[in-house]
Formats: sequence, structure tokens, C-alpha cells
Amino acid sequence: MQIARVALDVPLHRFFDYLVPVGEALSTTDIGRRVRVPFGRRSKIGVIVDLPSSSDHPLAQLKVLEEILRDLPALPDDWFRLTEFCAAYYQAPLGEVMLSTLPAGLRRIDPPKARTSQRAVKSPPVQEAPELTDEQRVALAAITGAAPGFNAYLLHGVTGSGKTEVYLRLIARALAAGQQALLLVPEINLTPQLEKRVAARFPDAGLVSLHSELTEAARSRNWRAALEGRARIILGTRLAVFTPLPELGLIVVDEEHDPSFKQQDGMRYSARDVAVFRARERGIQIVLGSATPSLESWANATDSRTRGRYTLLTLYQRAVENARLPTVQRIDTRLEKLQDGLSGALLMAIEKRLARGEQSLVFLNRRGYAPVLACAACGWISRCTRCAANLVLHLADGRLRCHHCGFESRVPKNCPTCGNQDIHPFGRGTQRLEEVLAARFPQARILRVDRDSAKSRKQWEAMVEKIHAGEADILVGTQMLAKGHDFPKLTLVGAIGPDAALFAADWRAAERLFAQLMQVAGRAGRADLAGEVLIQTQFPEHPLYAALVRHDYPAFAAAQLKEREQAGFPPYAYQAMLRAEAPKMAEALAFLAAARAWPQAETHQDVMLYDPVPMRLARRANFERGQLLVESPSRRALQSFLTEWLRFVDAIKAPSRLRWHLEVDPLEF
DNA sequence: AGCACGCCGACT
DNA sequence: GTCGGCGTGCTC
Repeated sequence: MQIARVALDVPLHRFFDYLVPVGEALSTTDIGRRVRVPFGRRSKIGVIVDLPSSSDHPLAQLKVLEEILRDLPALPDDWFRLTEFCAAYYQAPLGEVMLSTLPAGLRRIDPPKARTSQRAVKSPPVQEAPELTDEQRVALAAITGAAPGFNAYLLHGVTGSGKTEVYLRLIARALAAGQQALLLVPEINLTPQLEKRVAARFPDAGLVSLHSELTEAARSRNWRAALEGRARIILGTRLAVFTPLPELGLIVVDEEHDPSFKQQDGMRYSARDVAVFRARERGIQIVLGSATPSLESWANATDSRTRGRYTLLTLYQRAVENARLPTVQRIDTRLEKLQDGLSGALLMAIEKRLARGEQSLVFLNRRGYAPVLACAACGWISRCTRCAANLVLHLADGRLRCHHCGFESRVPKNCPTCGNQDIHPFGRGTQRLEEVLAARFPQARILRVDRDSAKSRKQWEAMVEKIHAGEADILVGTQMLAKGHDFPKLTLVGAIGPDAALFAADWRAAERLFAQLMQVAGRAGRADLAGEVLIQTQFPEHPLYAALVRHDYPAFAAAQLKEREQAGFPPYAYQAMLRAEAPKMAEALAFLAAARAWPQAETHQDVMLYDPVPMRLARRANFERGQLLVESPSRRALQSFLTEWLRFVDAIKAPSRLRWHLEVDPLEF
């Protein structure tokens, strides 16, 4: 009797063996096929991972598998190695990892019948490739001239320097060689024009997109097209990094520094890191592009100890002729009394744009009207009852809202504790800024762009259209506005109160702030109009702003890396975070303390365990949360520690309400 | 994870 | 007298 070893979507570090029905002779080419198997008292979809000649399980107890699904080609070899790597690296059960990479429709028992009539793709007007700049030519030559095989490139180019054109040329080359290309972007809905551009350049490449906002049917259809090789270009968000691609020849990760590449629940993987592994394993080229690379990538490309891991390629100039980098100026807000948070210089600059018919953008990374509502009489403040956080005032729809758990309530007319009517919003969000600007510039058309005003892709695209058509004079927005958009009439960017991130406890805050400001500054002054960026700050002499004024990412990165090295932080150390949440903090911390008390920890001398501590947001949605940091100078040492340690942690008896998870390479603290 | 089985408190 | 709480154990 033949045996099939099957991976199933269960949180167990093992596979399950089944008997192959008589009359079904499986061969090694069936490894990677989906099967339907009886499991416990129900049926599940699994993937055949092996056809072993014997089982560790008593033969008599093996059940017979129910169905071999032949509607899809078997998953390819390199997909197995990819999922195996992820399971090992992120300490996740392999079966769970494997099944979670399939679209939901293909891992459910009764998938709705796929529509056979494929919607005709509207073929956009074919776009000719533009002339390359000298810099683009040099970067491209470095990649195309390299010997075949794995190579990672860090393409460092300011906004507008034409990174995308380099990607497109590389994709063209991969297609010509009969290969598939995978293009990963942080948030596909924020960059619909990239999709259009790729489609217009490669009308016959069967471009498909893969991201979580597709309908289930569309996602299955696109995924299948990728696996069957009909789709030659796959454009997607982080989840697309797992798409099985039998002829993959090139991976591009655009905006590689973007935190969206990190999955924040389930298996907490970094799609960028997984992509690099995938390229190495497959022996192909990968290009990571950014104007402000992650310090991890920058170190890989420039640090003397890792030099050569990535090849650094730089685009210094904006590709559009005559377009220059915007001038960046700091406005010292200690020297004047601000008017509703706005400096005289910024107000004047906006006024000038209005007079000239150009657009201004005021950047404030805080949505809502005000971050908190407070009573002047008794000191009451609007707090979330379920989280250790304040409720944000949203005047637009008259709600108090928790940005962490989604709780909302009506805005009280008077203080809930003392009844006083003297309750006031404190601080400023985008809604309030919009109001202030409307009062100040009654003639201007003001458009607020944040997650509240642009919830759907449709709304967002409509706003982008509006801005393009010149139907707005002043834009007020969060980081949403910073991402990948060219607004030709936009010549002024003002950043309101970015200082908070300078002294944040999270040591990665500066890196994120610099990337954000650099990105938003890049919105100013495209084409032939010079751009101006004004940063309102109380710390104008701070090195971060000094580097920003000079557009000097390398200097900023070098300074940061030096600090990181002295402090022993990543990328000079490798970390993992064990987190636990329970109704009571004491339970969460007790669990972590038990995990920390692993007797064999002593044998791992190059691994350091910190003390369990409450998380910064100590309570969320009525769960109190603690964390325990594990650190090592060696990735290998950390890995082997984690594998052994988790076997112990798994066995710790904890209250049933307690949930825990491990995150490798955590980004947030 | 599901989903069973299994043994103790307040309800038609 | 039962309904149902969640502790424990298993899934080829």
C-alpha cells in the first residue's frame, strides 16, 4: 500500500501519513499536489510533501486519503524550499506555513467553481520605453553585465530619479529570456499608476496582481495563472512573495524600507527578507529599491564587514530634465508664537502658492481632529476603557475613537465625571488642521487625505485624480500622501511637528522619520517647478534635520549605524521577541518569566535574554501585554537557541486566556 | 487550531 | 434534574 505524507494547516510541527487509495499510483511528480484527507472528524485540504516507503505511525491506524486534486500543477520544488526556510527561520509549523501561502479558495474543501470566462483585460495603449539617463544606464549595465546567478542589488535613488524605469528594463530582459518577474510593492492600492505603467509597457505579459484586497476568486485566478506560467509578471504586496513561480528569473522589491513588508500577525515575516532568501535559493537577481533604504540593507551594501553582500547602485539625479531637488528649510518654532500650530513662514509660503496657482501640502502624521479630549475642571481625559491609550477626537463624524482597538463612542457634551461643559480638544490632527487652514485661507480649496477620508481604493484614486486636475490648492495629509505619487503642481511641503519621533523610546523611530520626511519632501517640485520644503521644529540643529536639508541619506545612515553599533542594536545584533497577552499583566509576565527560566539557556552563552517587561501599549482590547527580548550577535546562534527554546516554551502550562507568539527580527518595541 | 470528552455550578 | 463552563488530549 502506498503512503502519502501530507502537510496540513494545523499548528503542529509534524506531517500526517495517509494511505493512497487502490488504483491511484502516485509518482514523485505528485509531490506538491493538493489532497483532501480525513482529519479527526472532518476533512481538510493538505499538500503532499513526500511519498515515504514506510510510516512512523502504525500502518493499521493510517486513514485513506479522500481525493487527489489535479486541478492545478504540483507546487514546484523551490516553493517547498521557500516555505521550509520560512518555517525554520520564523519558528512556525511547516504545514501551517505551506497552507497559509495558498489563496483561501484553494485551501477550502468546496471551492466555488472558478469562473471559466476570464474577463478580457482592457489593453492599455502601449507605452514606449523612454530614453535612459546616464545614471540609469550605468546602474542597469551593472546588473545586466553581472554573471548569472544570485546577486542582490540595492538601488538607492531619490524620488523621481527613475528607479521604476530601471525595474522595467530588467523586467523586459527577464521576459525576453523566457522568465517570470516578481515585483513587490508595499501597498498596491496607493500606487495604482505603477500597475498601469507596467501593464502599458508589457501588454502581452499577462500581468497579474496579488494582494489582500482582491476578491477571493480573483486572487485564486491570478495565483493560478502565476503557477501555470501564463502570468509572466506578478505585481503584489508582501503575500505575493510566496507565489509559486516555476520560471521566476527576477525579483524587484520597491520601497524596500517600507514597514508594510513586515507581516504583523500570524507568521511575522519580512517579505523583503524572504524575497532575498528566495532569490539566493533560486540563483537569480534581486533588486531592492529605495530613496531611504532600511539600515539593514544599507549596512549590507556599505558596511566594511558585510560589503559585497549587496551591490550598491545609486541614482543621484532626478530623471526629468531640469528638475532639481527641493530646497529644505528648518523653521525654528521656538522663535515665534505659532498660529494654530502654523508658523508665519509656512503661512506665507502657502499664500504665495495660492497666488501662483500652485499646490501646497501640509504633512501631519496624525489623523483625527485632536489626539485627546480633556476637561479643564477635573482633569478627565478621553481614555479607551479597553486599551492603555487615549480616544482620538473625530469631529467630522462626532465620534471618539480608539486607534488601537476600534472602540468608538459619541462625543460627550460635557465632562462624563464632573459634568462641566468646559471640555476641550488638546493637540492637533489632520481634521483640525484642515479646519484651521480653511479659516485662514477661505478662498482655497482644501483637501484632506488620510485613512479616514480615503478609505477605499476608489476614494483614494478619486482624490489623486482631483489633485492632478488641479482641483485642490492645499492638501492636508498623513504619510498616505507621501507614497509614490507625482503631483506636478505641488511646489510646497510643510511638515508640522515631526519632532516627537526624534526622542521616541523606539530606537527605530528616527529611521522611520527620516524616510517619511524624505519621501514627503520628494513630493515637492517635480517637472519644471522648483520645490520648497519647510520643516517646523524646535530642534533645528538636530543631525537628522541637518542631513535632510542636504538630502544626505548616506550621512544620516552612517551616523545611525554608528549609534546602532555602539548600542549593540540591529543590524549589529539579531533579535527575537516573545510576547504574551492575558487579562492580567501578572499572568503575561509570569508566563514570560517561566520562559526566561529555561534551564538550558546557560548553554547558549552567545544569546542574551532580557527581563520580561510590559509592552509600550501595555493594554490593548482588554488584554494586558508583556514582552521578552532575546538577542545575539550571531544569527545562527539565535536560530538554534530559538528552536530548542520554543520546544520548552510550548510546554509551559499557561492560563487558557493567555496567548503568546514569537517574532523574529521584530521592528517595533 | 478545531473538536471531542469530562467533570462541577446555576437555571428552564 | 439538565445546560454549559473551560481544562485536557488528540488529530495520520
